[in-house]
Amino acid sequence: MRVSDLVSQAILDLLNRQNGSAEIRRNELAETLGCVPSQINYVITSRFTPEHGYVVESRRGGGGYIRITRVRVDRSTAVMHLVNSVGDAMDYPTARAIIGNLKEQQFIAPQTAAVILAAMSDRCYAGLPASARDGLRAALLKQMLLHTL
Amino acid sequence: MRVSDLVSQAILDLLNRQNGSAEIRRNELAETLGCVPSQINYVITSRFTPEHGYVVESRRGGGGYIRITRVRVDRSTAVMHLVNSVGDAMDYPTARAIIGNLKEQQFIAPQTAAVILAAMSDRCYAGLPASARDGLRAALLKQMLLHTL
DNA sequence: GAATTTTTGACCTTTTTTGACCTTGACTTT
DNA sequence: AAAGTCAAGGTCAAAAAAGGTCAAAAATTC
Repeated sequence: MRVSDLVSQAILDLLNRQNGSAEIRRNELAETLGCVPSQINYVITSRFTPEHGYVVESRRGGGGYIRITRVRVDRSTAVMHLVNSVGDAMDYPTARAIIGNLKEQQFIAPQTAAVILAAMSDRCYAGLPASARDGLRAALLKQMLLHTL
Repeated sequence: MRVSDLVSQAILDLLNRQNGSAEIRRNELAETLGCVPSQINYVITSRFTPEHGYVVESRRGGGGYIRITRVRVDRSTAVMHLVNSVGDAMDYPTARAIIGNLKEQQFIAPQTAAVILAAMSDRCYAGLPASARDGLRAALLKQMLLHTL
């Protein structure tokens, strides 16, 4: 079994045992699994992505941690579907449509919708080449949508 | 639990018990919490800043003290003030402090806070040079905050 | 055998903890 | 009043404690 599978399995175990949320110490986990710490990052960035339905938060420094949360699939199905369909580029009109839809269906609060839409505005990307904007918009939208779950 | 969390908790307790204002003796508090005195300063400068919504006053010498006061202003004033104080660069820790405070004071809903915070995350700016990130973060934060009004 | 995925390790950034040394203010003594 | 003493709090930098990044090497997959 590959190291990455071990790591992945360990995280999945934790998630299952603690109904969908796991907080790990990177170095500690790496130690118990006998791998280098950065392997943990690799596994997280390759298998616990927004597309896979996970939210990852972390802090450095003393007492630091990495928290991985699996988003539950109930109302979330709609959101997850959207997140998966976003891809790696997103233009403003499409974003507006998506957000409007979510609000329409009351999956996100009006304030949330307004805030997300604000982040999609070209106003935020002044100075950036058009090419870069759509990529950022996609990343931001996915990240934000997942955090509404 | 980190020492800094203990200190922070102790101060928060005092603030709550005395509706928003606490006066402490640095050495005494350090003594009861079993930490070095300068740890108190660390916690205050890192977590009881203006961004977090606190005013701190102190006096040295015999009978010295440190007084921490939670400031309360109305919502739009607070938001406008913040928007104005955000320059053209914003780092993640500061953004976290600002958003945390807004949520704390119930100026923005938890979902809104989570969404904005998600947009501040470095995870959204993968591949971009560090220099560009802080500028984007500032633009996004301002834009989003304004849209909560 | 080219392309993709995995593994590693060297190096970086952030956050916390601690302690040595500094400054200030109130009170006492000359 | 000036000087001295002691009781606070303040500063700063080093060390420690985490996690993050990136690119080269190795292994797999097609």
